[in-house]
Formats: sequence, C-alpha cells, structure tokens
Amino acid sequence: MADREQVDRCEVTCIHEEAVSAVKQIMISDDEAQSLADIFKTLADRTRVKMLFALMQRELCVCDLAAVIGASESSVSHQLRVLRTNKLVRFRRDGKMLYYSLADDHVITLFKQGLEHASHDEAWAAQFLDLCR
Amino acid sequence: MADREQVDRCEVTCIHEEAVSAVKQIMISDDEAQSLADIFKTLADRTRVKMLFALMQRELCVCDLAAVIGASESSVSHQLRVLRTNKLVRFRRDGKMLYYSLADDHVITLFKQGLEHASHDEAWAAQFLDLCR
DNA sequence: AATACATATGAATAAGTGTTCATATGTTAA
DNA sequence: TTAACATATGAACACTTATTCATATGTATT
Repeated sequence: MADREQVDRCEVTCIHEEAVSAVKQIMISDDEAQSLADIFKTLADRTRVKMLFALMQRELCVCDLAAVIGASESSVSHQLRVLRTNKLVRFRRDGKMLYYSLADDHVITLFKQGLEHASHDEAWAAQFLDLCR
Repeated sequence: MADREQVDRCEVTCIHEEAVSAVKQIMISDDEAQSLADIFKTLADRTRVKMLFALMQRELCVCDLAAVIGASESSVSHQLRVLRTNKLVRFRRDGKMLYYSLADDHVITLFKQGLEHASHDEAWAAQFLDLCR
C-alpha cells in the first residue's frame, strides 16, 4: 500500500498518511482540549447536576439547595465553588444569606442536549426535556 | 416520609418551605442525575475530547487516531471503549482494522455549546465553533 | 462589645480514573 | 498450521476528586 511506511520504527505501523496529517492540521491543542474537557467535567458529577437542575427552576440559598438535593451544606458549598470557578452560577447577598442562580443559559442548553442523548435509551429523559425551556 | 420537619433537628436552619418543596417536586432523581452526569463525564477528559474532535473530521482507525492525538494505541483503545459504552462512537471492521466514527451528532452539538461557553473567556474557542457544523 | 448564624475553607480520607506494561483476542496471509 | 499484526483487555500505579469534620469568615442582632 502506498501510504504505509513502517521502516525502522515499530511503534507506529498502520498510518494513513493523508488522513492523519489532514486531521492534524485542524486538531485542537492540548490546552484547548483541556479547557473544553473542564467545562464538561464541571457537569460530570451527580451532586452538581442536581444543584444546577434545582437552580434552573429558581434561585436558592445554600441551605435550601442542600435540603432540595439531600446533601450536607458543606458539600454543597464546596461544589458551589466549583460551579462559581467555572462561571456556571452567580450569587447575590441578602443579609446573611447568599442566593445562587445560573450564570447564563448555556447550562440549560447543555442539559437539553445531554438529555436528548440519554433519551435514546432512557424514557425519563424525555420528560425532563420539557423543563429545559 | 413526611415532606419537611425542622422542629427538633438543628441541622437545617434556614429553609424556605415553599421554595424547597416546589423545587423538590420536579427534582431529578439520584439515578437520573447520575445518568446525565455520566454523559458529561464521557466528555470530561482531554484525550477523549481530542479523539472526538478528530472523529468529527472523518472516520479513523485506532492507530491513526493515536497518531493524530499523540497518545499510545493502548490508551486510545481503552478510551474508545469508554466512548463505545456511552454510545458516542461506532465502528466498522475492514480486515484487521477497525474504523471508528461518531455515533450521531449529539457530540457535535455538545461541543458547540461547550465552545460557546468557553468563548466567553477564550478567543480560540470561537475559531473552532466553525468546525462544528 | 458578644452572640448567633449562613456560608466558606482546610485537612484528611476514601473512591474513582487515566496511563502504562504485559498479555490476549481475532483477522489475514503464507 | 504458523506468523504477523491491529486492536482489546487486565492489572498496577499515580493522580484526581467528592465527602466529612473541624474551623474560619463575615453579617446581623442584642
């Protein structure tokens, strides 16, 4: 085969030259891929999913959020820091309490897409799709 | 079990009754939240992001994929199993080689949304948005 | 000032995950 | 059958991460 060269190096054996170099040209860099992965990593936890789902409905203070999702306030506070760092939520202070809400509706769109993918296999997902508008 | 009791328990102190019960009514369950988190977890790794990005351009065999993203074939194979398990990629066999490609375009839409979120802070993201169509 | 309280933060622990290395599987050709 | 090869898989290890507990911060009230 013309595009196969496996001369002295045995590591790489079956490269299709043109395919590899063509795709390499527009390949995302390590740092860029990491940034993109970090966004999804923020959504890749059951507790944070529930928190964001709750905040999709209305703004909530930390202890309400903890009560809604059934987690400790400390745990919720730690996770809120993750969400804040990644700019998925914002908050306002009212007295002693901090009210958190979604920073924008990218989360909603991402959830919608995720649910759409899930609804291929799981019936419950379709139902929640309606809540993402 | 009853809805809420904050009488004798000191753990929960600042509950807004109506807000909590209202949000609780439509709250996603633990298992459902886990399923949704798992979808994002699949995208939450730099190597897998690069793999999917490459497959967005064209189908590739395992060793080409490894060459494109600069990872070992073993590592790529392990990650392909993750992507297969979560139904993000499919493959066809041709002789000894397996050619992988995206299972559907949910990945593309999810990437698009992720990049849109990233492009708030990072300039590179906008450029890649064009590749997601 | 002191106290109460909502939330944040640090340290420690346990569970999860990605990579590497070695080995196995399955296909093609001799 | 045997050999070569593309890919898959299992085990081990390093690294990351979510939770808990204890403590700190900051705000309101007395």
